[in-house]
Amino acid sequence: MTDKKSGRPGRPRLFDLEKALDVGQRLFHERGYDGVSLSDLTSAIGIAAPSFYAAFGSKAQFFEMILNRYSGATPSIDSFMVENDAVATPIEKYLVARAEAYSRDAATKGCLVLNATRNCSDAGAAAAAGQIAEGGRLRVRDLVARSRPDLAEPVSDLVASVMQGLSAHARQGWSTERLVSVARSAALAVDAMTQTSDLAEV
Amino acid sequence: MTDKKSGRPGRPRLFDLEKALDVGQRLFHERGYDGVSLSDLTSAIGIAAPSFYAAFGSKAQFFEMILNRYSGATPSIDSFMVENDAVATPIEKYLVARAEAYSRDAATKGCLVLNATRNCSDAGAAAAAGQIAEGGRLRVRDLVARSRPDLAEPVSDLVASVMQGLSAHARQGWSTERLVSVARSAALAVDAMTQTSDLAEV
DNA sequence: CCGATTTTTTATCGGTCAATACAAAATATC
DNA sequence: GATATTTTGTATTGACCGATAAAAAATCGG
Repeated sequence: MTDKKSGRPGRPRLFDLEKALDVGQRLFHERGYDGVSLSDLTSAIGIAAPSFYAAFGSKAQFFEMILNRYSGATPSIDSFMVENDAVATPIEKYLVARAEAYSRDAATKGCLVLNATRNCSDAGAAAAAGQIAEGGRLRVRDLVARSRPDLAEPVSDLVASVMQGLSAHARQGWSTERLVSVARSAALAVDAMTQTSDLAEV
Repeated sequence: MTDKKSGRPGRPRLFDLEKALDVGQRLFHERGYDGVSLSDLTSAIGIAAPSFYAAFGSKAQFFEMILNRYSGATPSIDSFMVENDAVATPIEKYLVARAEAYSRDAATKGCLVLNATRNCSDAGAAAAAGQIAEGGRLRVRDLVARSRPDLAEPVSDLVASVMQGLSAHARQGWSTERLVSVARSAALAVDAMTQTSDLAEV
């Protein structure tokens, strides 16, 4: 019937792995890790539990795959950096872009990864989310370090903190305009920080 | 045996309501609403389930009592306001105080209320936490409105967002120094915002 | 003492959770 | 066609969840 010419023996899979991940991502983004049960997943994907476990191992592993997919599809701060721009410029663009993304779709509010850092009962998956979030912060830190190494840590810590606030309040239903305003205000702080002189510079 | 001279008929309660709330608050702050089961609560308090339900109604009601206790014991921004201070001054004091409180005890990291806004599977309790958090924001908003009504909303939104970040990262184990640094950076943003002129002022 | 009232103790309740046992079905290679 | 391999469908599994039924125990006002 289904001739996928997989080359492997055995009964062929009747469902699409990527579509299953899409469905799962939407559900998890909407309701969080613990808000989605296995029967929610299997019925939304249109498969039975054993098919799910054969394909993905466990609910937590499935979620981690989705976290990685999501973070891979999310632009890092580097994509907002233009040569010779002041530090605050790419940061403002980055934060504004996140604010817009977090509130674009009412069904998927906030950041899947940042939500998972506060939401997820599975210790392994929560740790994975934390690692991904920390990776994002490190990119901000390294970008800032290029021009102002003295500000790398404090600026990236502020940016990471504001992003948690954006994600939290996106979930509370704040409008894009409100979130963007917060993003721009935070960029003002970065700008003010860069007004201070780097004593190690001279 | 136990002569509490309550004046009421019936067998007297063998446990202390306030101590039970203290125990529950500690557990909930440590592990979150869903991380604490009823058997966790009853065994920690030292009572059986029916005694718990007779005294508190339900797990969610018990949690809401604790949320109200916690928020009642938390100083609002008004307690940091000194006559004729610039807007950014009480905000910086407030944020720094929160940063310190969130990281003071390793067993109770972050803000119980803000954590609950992102953590709590019970819709009613989560809504209560959201209301309390919004109440805190409104106090910031009203304080700012006294001198700069044009900045009341954007500043209070920024403060609320940074507090979510402080609470989130306190739970991630960030040091007091790091959190205080974020608090001070955010205050820089407020200071920068007040540098802009209020067009309605003149 | 008597009943009325309240809390205690013990033993569960039905529901939901993530995960699995088992055998039938569908493909590959030989 | 025979055998090996993989996925499928059906039916559960044991653990844990929040909440409760029922009766004994402890206090009250009379």
